[in-house]
Parts: sequence; C-alpha cells; structure tokens
Amino acid sequence: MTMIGLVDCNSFYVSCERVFQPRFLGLPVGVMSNNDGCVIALSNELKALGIKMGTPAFEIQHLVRQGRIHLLSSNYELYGDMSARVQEVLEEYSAGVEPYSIDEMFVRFDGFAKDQRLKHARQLHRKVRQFTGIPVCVGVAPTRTLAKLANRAAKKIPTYQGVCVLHPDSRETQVLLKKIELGDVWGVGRRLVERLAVIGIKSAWDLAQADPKRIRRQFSVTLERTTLELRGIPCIEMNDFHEPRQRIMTSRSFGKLTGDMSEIREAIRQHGQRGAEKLRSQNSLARAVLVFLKTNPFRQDLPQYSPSLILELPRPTNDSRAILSATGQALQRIYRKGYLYQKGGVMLLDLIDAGRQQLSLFDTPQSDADRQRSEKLMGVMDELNRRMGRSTVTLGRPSPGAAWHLRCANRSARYTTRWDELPIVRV
DNA sequence: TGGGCGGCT
DNA sequence: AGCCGCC
Repeated sequence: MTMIGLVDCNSFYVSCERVFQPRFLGLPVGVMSNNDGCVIALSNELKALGIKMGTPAFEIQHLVRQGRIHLLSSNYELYGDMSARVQEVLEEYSAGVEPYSIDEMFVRFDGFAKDQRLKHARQLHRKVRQFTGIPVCVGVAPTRTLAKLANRAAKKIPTYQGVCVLHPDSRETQVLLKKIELGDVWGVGRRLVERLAVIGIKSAWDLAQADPKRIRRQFSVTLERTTLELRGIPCIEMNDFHEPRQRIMTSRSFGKLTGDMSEIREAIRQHGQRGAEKLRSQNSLARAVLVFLKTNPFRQDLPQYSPSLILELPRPTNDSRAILSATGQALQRIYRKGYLYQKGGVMLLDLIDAGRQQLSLFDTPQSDADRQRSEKLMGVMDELNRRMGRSTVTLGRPSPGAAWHLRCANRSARYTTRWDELPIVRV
C-alpha cells in the first residue's frame, strides 16, 4: 500500500523571519513579494485582521505607519537556506523526500504498519520544529491529492494539532471530503469551481463521486487524475526537481513606470544574462528567445500595450552574447514610444540538452572552434560570479540607480548565508 | 497590485 | 498561443 506524507511549513517566510527575530512572535507580520508589491506570506495574527494573501502593500501602508502591523521585504536567500534545512531533517528521519516547493515537501510513508503512521508523522512534525525552528503541518494519505487535503485539515482543524493521517478507504477521509471546499482541492482553481458547480459538483466529495471518464470528456485529463486521486488511486507523479526546466523566464517589474528605451534596454539585457546563466547551470541550449513588455493594466487612464516577440536563434546556444544579441533585436522591434511600461522580461524557449546537441549540417570547423571559445568564456564568467557574488562580471555597462532596480526597503539580514550578516547573540 | 514554472486545448 | 493551475 502506497502512502505519502506532505510536510508544509506554516506561514513559511514569516516563520523564517521569526526564527531570527523572535520579537515578531505573536505579532501581525507579513512578507511582501519582490519589489515590495503585495503580501505573499501572513502570520495568523495578520490573517486575523482580515488581510488576505495577495493584498497590495500600498493598501495597508497606513497600518504599517501606525505601527499596527509589520511588513518585511522578502529575503529569498534566507528562505532558500531554511528550506534546505527542513529538507535535511526530513531526509534524516524518513525514507525519501521530494521537494515540491520552497515550503512543501512530499515524504515517503510506505512500509509503516497502520498503527505506526501517526507516530511517525508526529515525529517529523516535532523534529523539524526542534532542529530548524520552523513550525510545520503534516498530512499523510494514499495519494498526493489526499495528502494535500490531510495537510489542509491538519492546518485548519485544531483537534489534529498539526498532524493528520488518512488511512486508505477510511471513514475519516469521507468526512473530510464532505467538509472541505472544492476550491481547496489541489488542482481545482477558481475557474474550475465555477464550471463544476454548473453540473452540480460542489464539494470535494461530489468530485470524488463523479465519473472520471465524464470529467475527462468535459474538462481535462488533469482533473480526471484529481478525481481518481480523491478516491485513493495514485496517478499523479512528481516532476523530478532534477529534471531541467523546459523554458526559463526572467522578468521583473521596473521600479516605476518608464518609457525610457535606454532604461528598458538595460533591464532586458539584465534578464537576458540572468536567463543565460540559468540555462548554463542546467546544461541546456535555447533555440529561441521571447521578449515581452507590459504597460500597467491597472492604469486604465493610460494607453495599454503589451507586445511580445519570439526570435529563433541562428543556432541553439547558451552563450550570453548570442542571447543578448537576439533579445536586443526583439526589443528593438516591439518597443514603441509613447507608452509607460511597467514590466519586461525574457523567456528562453525550446530548450535542449547541451550534451545531446546534434551537429548541424552547416557546422564547420570554424564554428566548432567558436563554440569552444564560447564555452570557455561563459565558464569563466559563471565561475567568477559564483565565487565573487552575482553580477561581478556582466556584459555591457553597469548602470547604478536605474529605474528597474529592486525595491526591498525592509529586508532582514541573510543570517545563514553571509558571514558579515550573522546574527549577534548576547548571553 | 510578484515571479516563475508545468500542462492542456 | 492562450488559459489555467500551483506556490
């Protein structure tokens, strides 16, 4: 019998901050997205004030000024490191871990006798807290979808105290399916909830009772799988985290609205280089690039323009110079004067494995030599940036103070990954 | 008023 | 290419 656990960190980003700044314990605290745009992690105290995930930060700035709530800029270096620590603890106490996101990990639960599952789940719950300081909830069930559901119950229903085990075909599973809202089921979003309501499916239980073939016909294979998983039949595999990405996107809001071509060009160059680095780190080549710009859709008083353009590369490459050359051309062609742009970015598409690149018919010894030089140059750049910090070596001129620099006014120290930012303890 | 990925139609 | 899903 397959059994799978899902360990989900509570208010993960907020919890990371609290580990190093205990004064935030018990207070309404939120962590904002990149660019301090909106709230993406909330402490329970902040949720209790009625503030929701995704609330724009500017809407609640008055509460910050009054000192009634605290908003922190996000500190991904810290969260990434804390996530690795959680994973290490789970690996130590379990038979296998599949990271799913920065704050969620699936854990193998096969091979435990029925009466041992709860004990083991409680042990994971306790050990992660003990060794990392991060509070987590644990859900265990025969499928990933049910494990997510169990986790949700563990988080929301106090009697579970953070740990919920659903044994195969149990009464408890039925009760929960009837209690949990459809939109809380993994894979069922807002739109599907609306469409399912039309045919009378309103709860997770209803979906579990539906005919999978009909679901497949009227909706999709993904939803059919969800339906089967709700019945305890495993059919969703994890994307292996080690599989290379199929496409790579780097984009960011400019710090302010801008129509200035030179500022935008700099930002796009930055994204192109960052994308090329990601490409090389997963040992892939791109066959095409996409560049996009976007005006601010919330400013209906301003003219709207959201162009994008795909350019094929002359040959598959991960050379920053070739990629920048393509992104530059694409930008040139989509940029229009007279608009204020909010955001821009680069996607690298049609990725292939660098090791399995077929030699093109048109390859000559000359281009082979070029490729070797390219690999050498890119390798040196990546190595310098790795050792000395990101953006030590870049192509093109740096432009300090440009509009597109990240806003992160209230970021905490990178306590666990920078020697000069170690926390200080007084005893 | 985020950023970045996958999958299906 | 566009939509939807997830976190």
